[in-house]
Amino acid sequence: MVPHSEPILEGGDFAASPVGSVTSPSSATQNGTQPRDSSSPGENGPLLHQKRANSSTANGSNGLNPRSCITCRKRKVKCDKRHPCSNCSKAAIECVFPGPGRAPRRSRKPPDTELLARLRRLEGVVQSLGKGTDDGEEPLSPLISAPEGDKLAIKQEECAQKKSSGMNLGMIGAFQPSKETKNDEQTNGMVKEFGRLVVEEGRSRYVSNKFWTSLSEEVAEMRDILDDPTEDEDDYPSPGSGSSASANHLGFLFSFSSIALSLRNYHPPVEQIATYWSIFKSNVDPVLKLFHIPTMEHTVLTAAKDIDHISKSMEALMFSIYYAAVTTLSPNECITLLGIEKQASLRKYRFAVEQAFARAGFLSTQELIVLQALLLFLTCVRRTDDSRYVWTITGLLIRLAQALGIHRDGQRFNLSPFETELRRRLWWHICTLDVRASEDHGVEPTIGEASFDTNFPLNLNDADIHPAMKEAPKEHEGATELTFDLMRFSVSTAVRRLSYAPPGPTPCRIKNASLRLEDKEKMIEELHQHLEEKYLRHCDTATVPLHWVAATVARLIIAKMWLVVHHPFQRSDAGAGLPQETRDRLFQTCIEIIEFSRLLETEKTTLKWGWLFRTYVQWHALAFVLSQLCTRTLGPEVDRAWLVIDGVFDEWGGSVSSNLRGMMWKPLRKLMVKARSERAKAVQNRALFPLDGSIGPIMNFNSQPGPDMNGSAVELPMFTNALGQSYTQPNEIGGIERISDGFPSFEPMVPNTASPNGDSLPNAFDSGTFGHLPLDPPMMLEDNLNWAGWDNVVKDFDMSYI
DNA sequence: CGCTTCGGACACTCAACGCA
DNA sequence: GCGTTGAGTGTCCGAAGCGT
Repeated sequence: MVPHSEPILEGGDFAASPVGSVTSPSSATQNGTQPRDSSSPGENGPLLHQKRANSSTANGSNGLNPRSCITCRKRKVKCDKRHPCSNCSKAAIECVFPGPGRAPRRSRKPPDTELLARLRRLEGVVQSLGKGTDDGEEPLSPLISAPEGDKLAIKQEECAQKKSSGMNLGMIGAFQPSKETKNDEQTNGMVKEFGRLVVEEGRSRYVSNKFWTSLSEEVAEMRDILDDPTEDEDDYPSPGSGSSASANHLGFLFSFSSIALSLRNYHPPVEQIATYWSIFKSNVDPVLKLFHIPTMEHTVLTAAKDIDHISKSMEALMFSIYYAAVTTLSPNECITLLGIEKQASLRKYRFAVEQAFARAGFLSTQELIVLQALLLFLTCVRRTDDSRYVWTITGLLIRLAQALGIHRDGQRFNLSPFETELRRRLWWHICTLDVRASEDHGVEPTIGEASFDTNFPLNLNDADIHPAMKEAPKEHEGATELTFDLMRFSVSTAVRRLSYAPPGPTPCRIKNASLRLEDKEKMIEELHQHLEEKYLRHCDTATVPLHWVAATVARLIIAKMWLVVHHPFQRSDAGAGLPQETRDRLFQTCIEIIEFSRLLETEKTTLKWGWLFRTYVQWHALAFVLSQLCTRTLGPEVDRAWLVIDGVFDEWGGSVSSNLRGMMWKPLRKLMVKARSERAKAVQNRALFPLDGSIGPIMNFNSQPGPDMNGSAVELPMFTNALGQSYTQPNEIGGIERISDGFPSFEPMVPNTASPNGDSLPNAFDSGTFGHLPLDPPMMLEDNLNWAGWDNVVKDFDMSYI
């Protein structure tokens, strides 16, 4: 008799071994382990092989699940199969069991037959093409128009002639793909290449290579001649139909394979779907304008009515929307609005959305909707997953987008204005995600400036466009629903240019050597002017929360870009030669960056969009402030710095885990310990030797000095920072003077103007301008005493992360 | 010392194949 | 149709690493 710790299983593939194969004691493993999941015949009796259908009831009569839960499976630990299982209970996480049945097997049959047949067919086409290439330059066939009523159309790019005839979409601003770039493209081959876009309802496929372009054309012609409808099927194998061999390989990307299983049980109750959608509209759409809400609303609500029969692509989109909605809510809101526990729901929907992508055949998808869903999912998952996951899958998303020709402007292919706009929105959100995800991992963005020509979306409201429109609408002058996104797109373009590093073994410290400091400063100034002129001067920051967010984000970004350009990490001397004045400015700018970053996350009226901003840890600013706090130990600016650092450090630190961001966090933690220790020493000294010359009281202090233990011996007037927190009056005890003409500063920083918890929004943008952005003073070599420890930080902090 | 991760051994399943 | 084979899939032991 085998010692038997396994529960008796009923049904399912692991329910019971065929009687003949019940493992005998002698078949125990070499290392003495027991055979697993083999039921004891003595206890099981004649439990025979049962079909999968029997196992569809997840629970057997003993209330146990036939399979291990997802968490145990992932952790490769024994699952007691109770609901919830002991491991999940102990970890206080939701216990989710996979659907019944095993994942479908991959075919053992080599897919040669189909491939060979296709090859043979194409060989004939190649031969016929060869006749036309004798002179080395095969003539390109004219635009192939689909016959009336034909669902398939092949659209050749409009030629350069049309492009140069003033057919500009009117949104070319300073941070659009520049004219210079476009000219380069015209001479470097983008226009010469004559890409071809094959479009069908909701699907598209892009071919740029001349050979394949011609080939697809020939094949299309042959199809017309042969009138062979089956060819359409070949071009568009039904996703998830199982006919495509690659579909069977998708499971490895997103967890284990459940491609063939239903995700029906993972949807929220049908009556709740409208609530999820309304949360999405309120919390996601304003800051991530990806969809055309009027049409998408109809699509989503229609799908909700018949959730059992939606397409696999739509399924992926629905789960992305659920996931996004839950991401934006606080744990309490999740319970009040949706009656669910946030973390558990995030895990559940993430599992479902990944499975849905696999089921939708996303690796070979030609549907825009799947890419939109993936973009939405990746943007939201950044909030909780800081591993390489987002960066890696973003690379995949870029490829998928290129395959659909999203990187080419729809107008060149005579797509409808509506479709063109949606494709532009998607592409620029992909670009932004690319920049963000790359920054997270200290690498250059994947998308190169010259690799696309998709224009910015027009500055419009959703109401201005509809699917049936024939003419492109006129862009608005003032703020629209797109304004916030357009600003982000401008910024991502600028960041891409700033972070461009020439290929080759260039040392990290001079990674941006291709651009001079003055060029970078000019670029930032141009961006600043562009944002101000084009968008911000139209914003009503006092009463429209989204406008306030836009203005605050703009200032934050400009300030951060200044910081990045001037950051000591960017200098070959690691900052040793920075003049004191520059350091002071940097210090102040950094504090304000952190303050406003925090404000964006916590301000009451804009809290619902905080999910987007919470993914942005201000590494540069934090590192610099902490390094400065190792040498600046007293004074009101130091108090102010500690106030904000104490506020964010644990929270930001808590959101990073042991992976990559965790690695970046390590040196910051070390720096924090050192800064605290220096601060404690200084406070102790001041307590012993106060400024009035008396012998001070021996103060008790803990090892974590902060604003509550500044040990000030002088009564100081209190000021309020951007977060509405109080700190002592600058200048009173030799603090740093406010720099009005220095780095971009958040004005006004005067007592009690900012009231983040009050009715009006904090006055982050009253001046309506970022102020004068001066060039850095000439660099001078100064004493580097203040930089004690900085070298260590530089060593600790992998330079590539900056 | 408890917890997590994960390589890898093992059990089980079933498509493919040979054979009668 | 049936038996055999071997590769795919699922489970989970136990070593190693990590944090407290």
